[in-house]
Amino acid sequence: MSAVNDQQDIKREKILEASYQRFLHYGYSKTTMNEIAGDLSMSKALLYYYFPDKSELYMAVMRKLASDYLKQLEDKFGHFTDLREAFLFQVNTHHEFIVNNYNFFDFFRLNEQNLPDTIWEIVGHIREAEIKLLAGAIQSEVEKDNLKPVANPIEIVEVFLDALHGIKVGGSLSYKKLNFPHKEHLDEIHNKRLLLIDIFVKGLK
Amino acid sequence: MSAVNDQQDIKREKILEASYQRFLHYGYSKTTMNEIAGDLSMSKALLYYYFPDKSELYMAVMRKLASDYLKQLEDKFGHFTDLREAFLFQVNTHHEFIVNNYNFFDFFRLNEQNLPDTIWEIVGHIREAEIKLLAGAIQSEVEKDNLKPVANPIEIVEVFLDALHGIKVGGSLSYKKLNFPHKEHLDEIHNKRLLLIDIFVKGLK
DNA sequence: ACCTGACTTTTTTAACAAAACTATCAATTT
DNA sequence: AAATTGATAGTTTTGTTAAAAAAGTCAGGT
Repeated sequence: MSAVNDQQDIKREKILEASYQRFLHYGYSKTTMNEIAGDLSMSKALLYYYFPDKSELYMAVMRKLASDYLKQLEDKFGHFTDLREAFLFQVNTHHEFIVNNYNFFDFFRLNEQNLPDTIWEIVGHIREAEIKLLAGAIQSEVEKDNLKPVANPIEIVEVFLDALHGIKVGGSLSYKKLNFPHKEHLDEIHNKRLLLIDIFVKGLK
Repeated sequence: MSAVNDQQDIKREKILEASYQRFLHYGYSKTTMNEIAGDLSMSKALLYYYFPDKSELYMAVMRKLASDYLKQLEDKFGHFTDLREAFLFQVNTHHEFIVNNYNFFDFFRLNEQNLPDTIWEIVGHIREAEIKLLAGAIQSEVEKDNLKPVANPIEIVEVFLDALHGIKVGGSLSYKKLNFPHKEHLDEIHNKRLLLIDIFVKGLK
């Protein structure tokens, strides 16, 4: 890796950081490329030198967020004393992630119907990683004889994640039936998820 | 009840039935009052003689659907041998209801942001009734000593319903397709729900 | 290779008229 | 008096267009 490319990577990082702040604060559609460029005291054209378009820039930021989020999970997984602890950490970390970046995700709310495929690749990637970690946790518990043997850990984790998702989108809260919950509901969602964990983990024993 | 009012009620029923067919086939916004009137060979003005406005007409139809649906549930509840059976019946009946009337609910998707309060009263009423029935089933099992005593059956049922919803809308398959799953996925969804019921019921024991 | 000002193209917004539809009502029939 | 309608008033949706704003491009400078 040459010094030139190091410099390039540093600049890319700066752009990602500035973009993240704008997206987080104002949302996708109320952030202009000119504003991002202005924050960095560079020309808009330079942004297009580093990123092909606005949407790719947004998704690059999102990939970074996803990567940080997954690293947070991966660092901790493998060191849990029981399954409940693992599930709890997943739910809490996820909750924190959503709360901290809530406004960033207004991109989802605006385009709701047809989002670019790349977005779903990222979401899918996160989900796959989560499934792997949680299924691993189950497997590990089975091997420690804390859990009865289970036919298909992945299927169970999928049901668990879907259930968590359902607590986000369905039910009494999202009467304003959007794909994404309102901020005031996040804590209530979190509490329900904790209850689900208790029942679910006990049901697996 | 006089003969005149009987006649009136019959006509109201006819209007509800014709409206239901239109709403089911074309959705709310693509159904005009003229078309409904035309189907019944009556003038549009007469519709307004029987119902105050289009939205009230729609909601009258919806109330009827909700009532039929709940009766279906209530007839069966109280006669289950165990909790699993009750949960299963709820799942199957609800699914059937949604699938059969899928197009009718276009109204929800179109107005998404701000639906009339009356709609949410109806939806809330359905949900409350479901919660009551399922919570009752739990309570009944507790009293039969098939289930350990439980702090808040209602909260548990809410989580259960949300989880079911999540298995329908979320997850690996229809992350893109926001609202309803494809037919190919119905079996997978059903299997996941069975799995959830098993884990959930066991977790409550 | 990195960067910009000026430029072109696309998208959003606002204004407004035409069309479609909801809703009302005086008049008419039963 | 209750049921019904044609005509019409009022409102929402749709289509059109022009201006503004923002995305995206490029020739040329460092």
